[in-house]
Amino acid sequence: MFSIGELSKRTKVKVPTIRYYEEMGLLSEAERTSGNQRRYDTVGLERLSFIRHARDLGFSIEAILSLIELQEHPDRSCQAATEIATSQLSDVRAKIKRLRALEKELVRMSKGCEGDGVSEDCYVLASLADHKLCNREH
Amino acid sequence: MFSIGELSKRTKVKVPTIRYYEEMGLLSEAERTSGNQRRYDTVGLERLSFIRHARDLGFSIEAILSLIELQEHPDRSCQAATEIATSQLSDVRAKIKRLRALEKELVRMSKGCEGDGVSEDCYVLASLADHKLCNREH
DNA sequence: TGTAATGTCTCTAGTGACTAGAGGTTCAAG
DNA sequence: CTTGAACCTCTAGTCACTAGAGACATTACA
Repeated sequence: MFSIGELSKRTKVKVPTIRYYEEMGLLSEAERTSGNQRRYDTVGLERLSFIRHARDLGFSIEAILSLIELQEHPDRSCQAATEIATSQLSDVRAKIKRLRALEKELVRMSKGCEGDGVSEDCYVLASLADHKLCNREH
Repeated sequence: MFSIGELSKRTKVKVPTIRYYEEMGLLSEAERTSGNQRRYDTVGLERLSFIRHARDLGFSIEAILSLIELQEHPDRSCQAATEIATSQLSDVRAKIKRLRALEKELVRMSKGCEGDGVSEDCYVLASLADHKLCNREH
C-alpha cells in the first residue's frame, strides 16, 4: 500500500490530477488510512497507468470511461473498444490534416516578411487582414 | 451601419463570440443605438475578419491582441509580428509531430484487433494497459 | 398604428481537463 | 515528541467560447 504521492511518482500523474480522476469516476475510490489519506495497491497503479496511457494518446475522459467499462467485463465483445480507437484515429488524422494546412500558410506568411520593415508594410499583418492573400482554404 | 447579427452573418463569427471579443478587448466598444444595440461599420467588419482569420490559424487571443497593437501603430517595426507568426509555426509543427506519433500507435493498436473477439483478449485494451506493447515514445 | 416575430441586451453558469492556492490535518523521520 | 513534508477538502482560475434566462428593441406586415 502506498500514498498518493508515491503513486504520482510511479505514474508521472500529478497528485491533483489523480484526485480529479477519482472524482470523474475513472479511478474507484481509494481506501483510506484512519487519518483519511488515500492508499493504493498495484491494482490502482495499473488502472492509473492505463488511464495515463490513454490520455497520452488523446482519448477523452469519456472514452476512457467506456474503455474501463469494457475492461471490467472481459466477456463482452471488444468491438466497442476497437470503435473508440478507430474514431480516435480519425480524429487525430483530421487534426493533422488541418495543422498541415496551417503550417503551409504560416510558412508562406513568415517568408513574406523578414521582420525588418515597419508594421504598415508587414506581410504577416497584411495576410491576416486579407484572407484573399492566402493560397488555400484553412 | 449594421447590427451584430448582420456582422455575424458576414464574418461567420457567432454573435456571443463577437460580444466576447469585445469584452476581451479585441474589438473596440461598438457604437450603440438609442435602444442600446451595437452597430458596426466596415472598420469593425475588417477588424473582426482579421481576428477570425488569426483564430483560424490558431493564434491565441493574447497573440492577436499584440498583432492588433502593431496594426494600430503602422510606424513600428514589424519584428514582433514576425516573431509571433514564427512561434505559432513552431507550435503547429510540434503538434503535428506529436499527432503523427499518436497516429502510428493507434494504427498499430487497431490493426492488432479486429473487434470480433471478447474484451479479455482485445489488443486495443491490452496496449492501453501495458505501455511496453508500444513501439515508441509518445 | 398595432401587433407579432425576430433580434438583441446583460448576466450567470457550463464546457474539458486540469492547475493553483488557502487553510487545516496527518504522517514519517530523527 | 517535535518538525517538516505530505496530505486533506474546497474554491476558483485557465482558454475560448457556448448555452440559457429573462427583459427590452427593432422590423415586417396588416
